[in-house]
Amino acid sequence: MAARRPRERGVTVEDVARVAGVSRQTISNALNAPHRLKPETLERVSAVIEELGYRPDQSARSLRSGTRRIIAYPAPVDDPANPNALMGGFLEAVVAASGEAGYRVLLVRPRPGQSQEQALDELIAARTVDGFLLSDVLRDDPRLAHLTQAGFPFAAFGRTAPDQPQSWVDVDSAQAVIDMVGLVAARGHRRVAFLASSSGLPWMDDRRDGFLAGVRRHGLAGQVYSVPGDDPGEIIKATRELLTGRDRPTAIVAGGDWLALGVYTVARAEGLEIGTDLAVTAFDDLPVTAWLQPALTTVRLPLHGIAKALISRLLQIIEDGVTPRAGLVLPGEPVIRPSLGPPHAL
Amino acid sequence: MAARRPRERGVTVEDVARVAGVSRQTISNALNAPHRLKPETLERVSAVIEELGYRPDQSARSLRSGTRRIIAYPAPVDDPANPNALMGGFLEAVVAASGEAGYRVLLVRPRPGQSQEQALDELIAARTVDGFLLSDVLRDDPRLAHLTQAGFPFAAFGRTAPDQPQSWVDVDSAQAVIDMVGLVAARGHRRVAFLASSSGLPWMDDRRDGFLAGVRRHGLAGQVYSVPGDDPGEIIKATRELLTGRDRPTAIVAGGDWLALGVYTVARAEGLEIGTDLAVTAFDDLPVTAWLQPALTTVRLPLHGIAKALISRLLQIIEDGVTPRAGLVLPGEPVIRPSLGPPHAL
DNA sequence: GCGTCGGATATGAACGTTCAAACGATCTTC
DNA sequence: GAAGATCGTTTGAACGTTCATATCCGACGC
Repeated sequence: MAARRPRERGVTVEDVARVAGVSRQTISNALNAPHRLKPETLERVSAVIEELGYRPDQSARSLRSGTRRIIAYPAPVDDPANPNALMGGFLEAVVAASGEAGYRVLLVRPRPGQSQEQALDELIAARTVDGFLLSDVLRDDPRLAHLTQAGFPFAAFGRTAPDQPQSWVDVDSAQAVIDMVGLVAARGHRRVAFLASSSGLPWMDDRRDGFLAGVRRHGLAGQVYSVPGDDPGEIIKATRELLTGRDRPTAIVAGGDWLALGVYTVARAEGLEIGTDLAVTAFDDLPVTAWLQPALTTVRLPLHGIAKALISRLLQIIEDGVTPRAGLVLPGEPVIRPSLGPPHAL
Repeated sequence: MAARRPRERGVTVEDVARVAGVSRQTISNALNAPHRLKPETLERVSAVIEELGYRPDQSARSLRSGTRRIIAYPAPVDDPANPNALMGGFLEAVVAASGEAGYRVLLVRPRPGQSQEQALDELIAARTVDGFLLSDVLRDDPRLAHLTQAGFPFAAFGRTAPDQPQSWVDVDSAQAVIDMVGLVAARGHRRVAFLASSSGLPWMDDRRDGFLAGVRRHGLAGQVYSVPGDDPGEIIKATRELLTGRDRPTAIVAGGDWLALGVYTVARAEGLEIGTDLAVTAFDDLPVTAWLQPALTTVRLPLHGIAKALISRLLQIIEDGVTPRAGLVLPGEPVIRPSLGPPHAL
């Protein structure tokens, strides 16, 4: 292959032991089981560790102990229409949560020509990671089936099937949208539309179901509009149809902030004033919506709570072998802003 | 600590050797130096490897060979005003480029209370990664100084100091902005303003310098407006001052798409039509600008090219010990859209 | 005073791989 | 036909840690 630079050798457990006048194992214990050491020994050893800047070699540790302290996160493709992952700050939250637990995040993606399952298998077989954190899980997600069959630890943002480990965390999207519909209803709106992106995505289905439950509960006239594609052009086209047809809705509950951007664009073009002529709510609270005028009423995802819960569950599987008996559902946080219009507007 | 599940033992080199009827080392060579094997042996061994699904244990390999096949990427905080990193798809490109080279990306961030340098040291001392990929490098970035002193491999998106390894890649922001000014000048604009975010960020300085060079070259009246903060409120406030003062510019060259969003917002409120009353150009080509009406003229960063070049340089340092003699400057790609206005508008 | 216990530390082995060197067989060379 | 040179393969050792077990030492019970 290639010429390799001479390997600079670091401080080893042997070096520390020699300086501290104790054995290897005592150094190891000082780091992994400090309670076993006499307090004075611990103090002395810690001082030497600090002084020499000793850090156990991660590879050697992993080889012997079988634990990698690394979690793999299969990065979803950064699709704006699917802001759960990178864009929404979820990755941020995951890195923070796992870092606090002493784990690091390995970002993985199938190589060209490789299936998702093959990519997982490679990491499992090479014993590169201790577990997986999945997001954007689909109904019958092949990754879940694969990991379940392999008996490999994972935690999922999004529900798993009943016969799979219930190591998942999800947002109560349906309830959050019901709340949105409630807010719209309280302001006197009767004709309400739900704007959904191309379906099949479980979270979008949940939001739509919440909408349907909401209109039923409040006795509203609710219709669901699905946009065939995900790009701005299609969203705008579908939204224009919705807003220029007869029996135009007075309120739009969008399945995502991204869709609400389309509503703003069309409303502006059609001379409809949001918050007055048209109430708009959305979902996700993406940073970009800070630019919208009037500000957008939406649902904020508790990303840090989700990430913490996921890491906590994953580490319980990895470290204690305990698989959660049930999934965890966290509430979304309604963020009420002027796009909803004033109370009793109509 | 905690009860640990019995470690399931994987397929080892020993197992493959036994089945294939050769020695350990031959298996190792089949994977790492296939040219050393007789073709028929290679074929037989490969078949057995495939059959047993053997993958070398990453930890054992790392321990012995000293190579981790992992690159650390210190994740910048996901600040919308700084869209170089997560939001702009750079991370995507990095994962793809390193994956193709057989490396994985470890996302790291200092733990609470830990300095950036300490976080780097920890990874170096624990021999967790082979090198670092840095983005959002500042002038006199302490991370660069630290890694240089430690003699540890890195590559940087953004220029390094002259006394540091020239293992950097950067975009020719200045030239790209000069081009933008040229486009504006060609359309007859004379009073042009540059909108910058809170300064001190090298790439923003480069863009501003490009603007100044551009107005000088074309003999325009150019002024630079710096926004004190990074959040939408401040950007809008500064932009409003700019657009309502006397001698209002007829063209705005924004230092970033994020700033251009402010221009659109203010222009709309002030009744100025973009592309007619006001020409607007920007920088970054963020996905969100797809929503702007009229579409935004901007500069696209060649993120995949940047990532590929960075990985290539980093691996040359890691694998061959060769440090690049000079940095690499890639051009930005002007993307001309209607916000610029028609040719010879004035 | 002797055996027993328990806490603290030490020792040998093992994790699974690749390195460095050795080995045997075949091919050159004169 | 002997002395290398080359090729393909094998062997012993080493990477740096933690596991499992052994050892040491003082305290305690009877």
